[in-house]
Amino acid sequence: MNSTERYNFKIIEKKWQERWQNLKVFQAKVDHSKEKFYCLEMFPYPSGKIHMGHVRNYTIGDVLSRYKSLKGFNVMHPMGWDAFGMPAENAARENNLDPKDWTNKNISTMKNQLKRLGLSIDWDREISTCSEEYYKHQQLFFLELYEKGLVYRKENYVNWDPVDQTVLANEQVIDGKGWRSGAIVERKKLNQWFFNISKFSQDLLDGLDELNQWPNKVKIMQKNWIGKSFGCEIAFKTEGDLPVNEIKCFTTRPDTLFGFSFLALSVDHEISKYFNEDKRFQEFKKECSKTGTTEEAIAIGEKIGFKTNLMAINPLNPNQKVPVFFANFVLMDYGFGAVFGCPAHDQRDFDFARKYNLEIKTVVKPNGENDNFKVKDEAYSGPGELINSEFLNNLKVPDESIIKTIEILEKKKIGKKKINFRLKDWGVSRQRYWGCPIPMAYDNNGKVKAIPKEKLPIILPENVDLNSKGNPLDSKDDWKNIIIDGKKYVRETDTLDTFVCSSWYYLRFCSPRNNEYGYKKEDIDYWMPVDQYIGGVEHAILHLLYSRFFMKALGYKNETFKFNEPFKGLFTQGMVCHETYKDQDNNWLSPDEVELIGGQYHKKSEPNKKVNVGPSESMSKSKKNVIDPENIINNYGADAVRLFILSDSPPEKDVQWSEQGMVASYKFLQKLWTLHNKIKDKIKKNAKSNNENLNLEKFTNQMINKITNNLENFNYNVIIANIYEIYNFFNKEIDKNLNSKTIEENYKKILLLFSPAIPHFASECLEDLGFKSEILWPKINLDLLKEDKVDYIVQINGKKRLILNESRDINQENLLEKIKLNKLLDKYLNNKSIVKIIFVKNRLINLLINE
RNA sequence: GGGCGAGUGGCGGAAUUGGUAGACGCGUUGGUCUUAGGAACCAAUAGUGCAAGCUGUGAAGGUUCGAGUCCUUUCUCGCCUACCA
Repeated sequence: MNSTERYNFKIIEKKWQERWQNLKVFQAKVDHSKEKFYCLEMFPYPSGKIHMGHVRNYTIGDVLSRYKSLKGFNVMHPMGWDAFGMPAENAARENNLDPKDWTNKNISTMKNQLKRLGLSIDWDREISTCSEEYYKHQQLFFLELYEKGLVYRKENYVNWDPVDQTVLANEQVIDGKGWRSGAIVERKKLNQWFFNISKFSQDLLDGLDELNQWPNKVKIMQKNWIGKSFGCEIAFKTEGDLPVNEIKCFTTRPDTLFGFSFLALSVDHEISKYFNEDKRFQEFKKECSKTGTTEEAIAIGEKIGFKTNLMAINPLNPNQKVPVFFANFVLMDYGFGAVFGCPAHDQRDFDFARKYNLEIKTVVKPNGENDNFKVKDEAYSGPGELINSEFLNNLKVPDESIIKTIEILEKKKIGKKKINFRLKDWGVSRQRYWGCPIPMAYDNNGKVKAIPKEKLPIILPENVDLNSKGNPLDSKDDWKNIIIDGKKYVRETDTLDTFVCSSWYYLRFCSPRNNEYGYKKEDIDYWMPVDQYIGGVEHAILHLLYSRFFMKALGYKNETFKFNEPFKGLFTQGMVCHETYKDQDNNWLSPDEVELIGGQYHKKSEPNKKVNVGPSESMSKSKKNVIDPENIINNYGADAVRLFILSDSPPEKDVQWSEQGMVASYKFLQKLWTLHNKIKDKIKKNAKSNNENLNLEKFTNQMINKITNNLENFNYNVIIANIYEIYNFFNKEIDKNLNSKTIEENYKKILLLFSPAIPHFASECLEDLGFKSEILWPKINLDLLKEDKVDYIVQINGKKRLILNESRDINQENLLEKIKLNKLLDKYLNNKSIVKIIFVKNRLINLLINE
């Protein structure tokens, strides 16, 4: 390219993208002579076009992959498609298309868009979860887990839309109504398939400790989700008009048993069956399901109860009998669906007791209170000592009191020590068409039959009627009815939750074309685990926990599978945000519909109409505050977009999209190109000079050090600042009388430092200077890193008064001599005595003097 | 209610983990060049003061020769979570 021309990203980016593709530069192969690095970003859902979130996610991963390659690692950086899911079904229904066609079209569009970002992806490993080549292995995994006893079927409540005849996910229920039909959602019991993830609760919890390259935040979220609690199960004897003589409860506070004043049951507790005919109870139950839909209602939710005629007996004090209620705040799926109420030391129980005038007996006093302490306006759940508890009195709350009480209960055979987990089994059945078919069938008695492995894959039928009520597979009789070994069966028509697909895709990338099985042992033994996984924090719990479960499930009863955790390192990037705009009629406006005139936004189409600017929020179609990456790439090029998306904020935090910032990045590349040509001319001159070269070498070396450190620590925004610093320095320094050879050597290193962030630009410059192969990350010269002169901060009584540039490693005495020679300090030091000197080598000296 | 995190110029953000606060960019101001510029280049830019200086990292204390960084209290904001017994 002619050096007077502007930097033409259109030509140059295309050229390099084609070259990378043709030479298969990013193709990953098992090579035991090299250390591997598996870099993975969360694969996208093919929704139509890529968005800025993708741009950010994949740019971050690409910077890392390219850096690791230059560092000499054997990098695998694959990409695929999380291609099953409801949007395809909905879009297909609306546009009268086939979900498969819709999905594949989107994949092809998005793949081209990703390629235009210049990502270093091994496209030969591309996978799509909706292809039979992928999901057939998933069906086999399902059968394997079934054989291992990790899959089972049970009845479970679901959100049922009576109009659409379909099951709704929680987020599809809005104010108790179906998002599409608007019908009031019912709770319905359905038979569904479950993965026994709770079997691994303790393992999943323990595994978190090993994950020292995961954000703490995510580990805490998972820990809370798994929700281990230590306590005791107690069987309460009951008396009353029902054929019930015992109710089990789980409690973490058995020590407060003497404060017992009621027993509360979930409305779904098995005892509720005795109230099926009781109208008042049925009404109460309805009332309970009304509250508790919205989050706020739960937060301030009133406690309501339904009193039974049962009385529960305090096992430590058989004379005490308390009423048994059904209560809206008791959850059926935690513990036993029953709690013992101790109002004095639990706020919920306190509220409930107040409402129903139940006894509030204080059994814990805070430290420093006397035995007459009484709980008044709120429950006391802090530490202290037991009181009013007979033989438990004076035990220290919480540790001693809980352990001792459990011992006593166990001795009396009233209770048992118990560890309880909040984590529930994973319901994987979805009454949907566009998903992986579950390889199960039922005979005409409804008995389960696993499809024989040799009959796999079960291919999702095409040409289904998506407008039928309920699951379209249900009405596909020719697919549904099958014969195995001469016997008639009906297929399972539910499909798998799409989270199943994404729970093992990282394994598939290791052996994407292996036909026999989901992975090949040699491949995963080399590539796994994923060294760096990058994606949004919104998957902190479900996707990441399910993936971790999958590894444990595959390794269960399988000694050849040696992995415990899928992702060694995790990085969660922030979102891309943009200001929001609304017109006077409160309609959202997109950024292209508005323009800024004299500090005020106006509507482009109607310039006399003012626009209200809202806060910057995560880009979303509904608020119209989206910027289409494709337009941006067309206008400014991939490198400029990469530069901008990395520059403005640390990658783990949200970033504000800014048109000005984007333009600045574009202009910067133009300036950098001008500088490149200037440098190239200087190199060509072949000048020999020994005068001022050292500065350049030192600076380059410092930058290698800085950028390397910043790359290692994900400080990608600082790397961009470093690139600007390099520009500023070289742009000045290049005018000096420098040796051409020195310029060439150092500039080459600089270009390598540029290449993870702006690969097309750096490649072009390197080639322009005739550098071809041997591209490896530049080494740091530690000797050059040491300056022979150092700025010493001179403090008087802790205040900075002077900076002295003196030789490195100078000792305290010599530095003090120099200080005394400096007239600027006379006014501080004359006629004063130095009481103490703090000397930090090569940093500072602090003189403490008498004032 | 519980958990986690963050508060630094007009803005986004740096600060080798206790040692020159404000790197780098945006914006702003002034200048150069140009028919013109919303282009390019140069310079300035925390506040205050003519200046030496003084004051400054949400607020108040503390530890230290020295604190944006550590400790205590407190305020504000963001995110996650939700009646988990």
